[in-house]
Amino acid sequence: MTPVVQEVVLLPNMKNNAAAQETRRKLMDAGGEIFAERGLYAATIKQITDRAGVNVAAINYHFRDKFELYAAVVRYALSMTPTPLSAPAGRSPEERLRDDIAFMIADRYDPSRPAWRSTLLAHEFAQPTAALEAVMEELIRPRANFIEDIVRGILGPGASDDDVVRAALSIGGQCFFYLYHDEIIRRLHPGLIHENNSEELVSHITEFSLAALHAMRKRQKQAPQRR
Amino acid sequence: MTPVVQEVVLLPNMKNNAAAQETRRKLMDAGGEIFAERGLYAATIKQITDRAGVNVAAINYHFRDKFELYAAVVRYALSMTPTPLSAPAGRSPEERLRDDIAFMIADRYDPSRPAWRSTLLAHEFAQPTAALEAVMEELIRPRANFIEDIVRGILGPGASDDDVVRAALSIGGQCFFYLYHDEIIRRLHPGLIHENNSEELVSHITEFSLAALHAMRKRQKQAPQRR
Amino acid sequence: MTPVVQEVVLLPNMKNNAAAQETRRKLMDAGGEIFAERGLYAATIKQITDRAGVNVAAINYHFRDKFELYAAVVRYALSMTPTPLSAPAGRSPEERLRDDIAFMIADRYDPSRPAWRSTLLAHEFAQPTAALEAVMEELIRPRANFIEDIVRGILGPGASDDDVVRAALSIGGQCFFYLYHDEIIRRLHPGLIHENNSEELVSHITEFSLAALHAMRKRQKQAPQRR
Amino acid sequence: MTPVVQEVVLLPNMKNNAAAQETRRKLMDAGGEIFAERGLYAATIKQITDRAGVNVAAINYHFRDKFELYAAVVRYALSMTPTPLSAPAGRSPEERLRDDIAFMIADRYDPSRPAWRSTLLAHEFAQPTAALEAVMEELIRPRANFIEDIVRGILGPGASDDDVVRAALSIGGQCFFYLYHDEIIRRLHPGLIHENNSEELVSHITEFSLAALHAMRKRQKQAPQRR
DNA sequence: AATGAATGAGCCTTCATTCAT
DNA sequence: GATGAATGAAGGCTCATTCAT
Repeated sequence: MTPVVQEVVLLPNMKNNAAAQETRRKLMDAGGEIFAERGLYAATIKQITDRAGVNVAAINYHFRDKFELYAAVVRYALSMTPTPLSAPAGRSPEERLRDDIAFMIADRYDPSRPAWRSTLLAHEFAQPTAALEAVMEELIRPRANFIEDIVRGILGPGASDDDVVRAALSIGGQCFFYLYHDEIIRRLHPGLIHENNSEELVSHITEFSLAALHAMRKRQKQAPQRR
Repeated sequence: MTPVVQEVVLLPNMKNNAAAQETRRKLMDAGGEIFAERGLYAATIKQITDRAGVNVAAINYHFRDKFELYAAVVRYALSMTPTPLSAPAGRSPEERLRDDIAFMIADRYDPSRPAWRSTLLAHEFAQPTAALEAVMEELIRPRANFIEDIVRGILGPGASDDDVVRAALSIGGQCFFYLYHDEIIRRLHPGLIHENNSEELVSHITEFSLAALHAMRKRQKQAPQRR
Repeated sequence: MTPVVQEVVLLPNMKNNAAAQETRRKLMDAGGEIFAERGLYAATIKQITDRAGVNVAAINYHFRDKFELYAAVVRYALSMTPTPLSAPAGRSPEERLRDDIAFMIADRYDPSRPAWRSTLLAHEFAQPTAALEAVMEELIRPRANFIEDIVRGILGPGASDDDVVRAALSIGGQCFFYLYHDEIIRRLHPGLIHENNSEELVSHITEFSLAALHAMRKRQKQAPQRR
Repeated sequence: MTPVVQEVVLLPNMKNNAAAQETRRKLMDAGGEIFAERGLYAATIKQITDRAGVNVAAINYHFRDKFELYAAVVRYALSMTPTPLSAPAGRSPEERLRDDIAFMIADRYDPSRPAWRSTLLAHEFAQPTAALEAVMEELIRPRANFIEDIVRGILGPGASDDDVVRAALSIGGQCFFYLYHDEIIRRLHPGLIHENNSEELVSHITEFSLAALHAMRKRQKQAPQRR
């Protein structure tokens, strides 16, 4: 699992100065926070530049306009959200599923990464912009493929593509809920999520999903003609 | 299952005329569409009043301001989204689970109800306003309670509250994904959701979840001391 | 000679109210002054709305934006600048030429019409916008055609089209200089133009031009084969 | 006829290097084009520095600010527009008039001189800045004086000053129209001006004007008491 | 001598709201 | 009950200018 390298898209006649990169980073950090707090449209560039400690015109200079800044912030968030690329040899599908779920949950609450990432993406999911394309291709689809591989490993070759996809979506849906809608969960059950029980959470999702997958597999064997 | 009665909150010096009610309704219908398309902050009252075919000042007259209109639209959406309140006697928990999932999916794509409801709520989940409170109390919490009851019925009295809640969230998460994020699913797998396979979808979620619940129950029996 | 009727172009859902028309007129009067003083790009809408005594947003409401206001002001200026349409029967071409030159000069300094008209058009000539099209079709071309008719009447049927056009441009050029560049003339000869000598000015241009035309005609007769 | 020597005004602490002079010249060339295309206020220094291929800060360094650059460009245009200073001995006033008109028209379309000169001056005439003073003193007044001399030579000593001035303005007005408003002429008569007929144009203006002048002279003799 | 970066001021425009009818 | 008109506030963006290197 390696982080995506963030490609810095530079406007014409702009040198890749260290100072300029620092300003860009400050703007993207501040933009991440503000866009997550308020959304693309309710956020104002003044709020962002104030928090970044720079002048409003800096956005025009470094990103052309508010929307380009937003797109850069989304890419920035993606660059800080690693996708699983490989697994140690010898891990069973079951172990890889647990690893992956644990990985996503851990990343979500990783204190070394900005907490605004999931909120920002939640906005993007509710109100897609052009940036959703990048989110799909760099984050969602790799993860979906990864889970589908695991599912296919567990269900075996007898499973139909639709079965694989639906099972993967059932797993992904559970994770998605915790990753992007923990506000709802907190309102429903204030004490459920806290910093010391992510282990139990991961175990629950893993076991819930594995039990379902194993049952699907067993049912296929009993009715192999069904497809 | 009966729809929540929509309480019409009338501003002072406002007569409850039929004509006025008609204008209110047109504004809420148009507001539902526009707020769903653009979100609360990107939507403008002019877009709404244009689509409703009324004057801008009508919003002030009928709803005081844009935010009150939005709140009214959310309540309007809730009033059109029935919650399961009771089930026929004699249905097993398993049957009730399937009924409920089928019910939610059917309601989501019910052509007699406006399609903007889920998009509007998706916005509200990503960027909560004061209206989220009503959404929680009138839509989410009743449904969560309903599912938790079913889960408790299946897991039996030996299940811990946390187990029940987590299992219910696993089921709810799957449904939530299909109800409020079908855009993502469509982008991932364009052909997966179509009008003639909601039956298969319901079956999948139901069987996936039941298999998991039954496995949880069996494990509890084997390790009853665990809690 | 009848003034062009000013067609009021109204934006959607805008009634042709008397009060609204008054505001429109105030904005166009102020816009005429400011645009003439500063030009389209150096003028600010705040200067205009301040002088008009209305709010900045009124421009958006009545004219959509600054450029539409400018175009309306140009049309407004055209509507206040009558074009010669007919001449009393029995006037000789020579008399009609004098009448027309006198008419243009008189209109230029007519105290009952805003003085900013010519300055505004001078800007438009130096830096054409889309409005120049209207200026050409409604002001310049009718006047050019009129003068060409007179010239043709004097030169007779033996004159080539190019001769007619060039002669008309020689006359028009003289008038244009006085109409739109009196600033230059004043700087060159401060005392030349004053309110009591427009008669002499008209006489000079008329006689200068007629002498030239008559000489052209005589030369044609001497060399009729030339064409 | 010798071009006015362009005095290079150097800001303090600026060395008169060849490289610096090259940058100054590039900025003035680019500025001439852009200022002519857009006018002083619509032109931006970024457009100019981009076209010049230098950094924005160069304008501040070489010209202090945008307005000083504009003034320098106007002076630059003047320095490239020669004024008639003397005529070969033995030329009659009639011949000198033709020479001068031919000279102005030829200079206007001289491919070895930038075409933006007349457009730039047309802007300056419509919207005078402090630079107009220089234009008047270095370009317009010398030329006016020159033409007035010729006119006085033709009209003879009996002509009043006002007659001389008005006649000179009639000639200058015709030239001015062709020199600074050929856009209008092209719109009126698209085919009239082309590269191969400037001879006919010069002949027309010359003969038109001479005929008028000769008639004026004859009339004076007939009515010598008039003054 | 030149440049990349940064900034404050100001402009156009939009928007929600209110007023008068 | 509804509407056209008007308005203050604020937002995004641009621009000329300056700073530090």
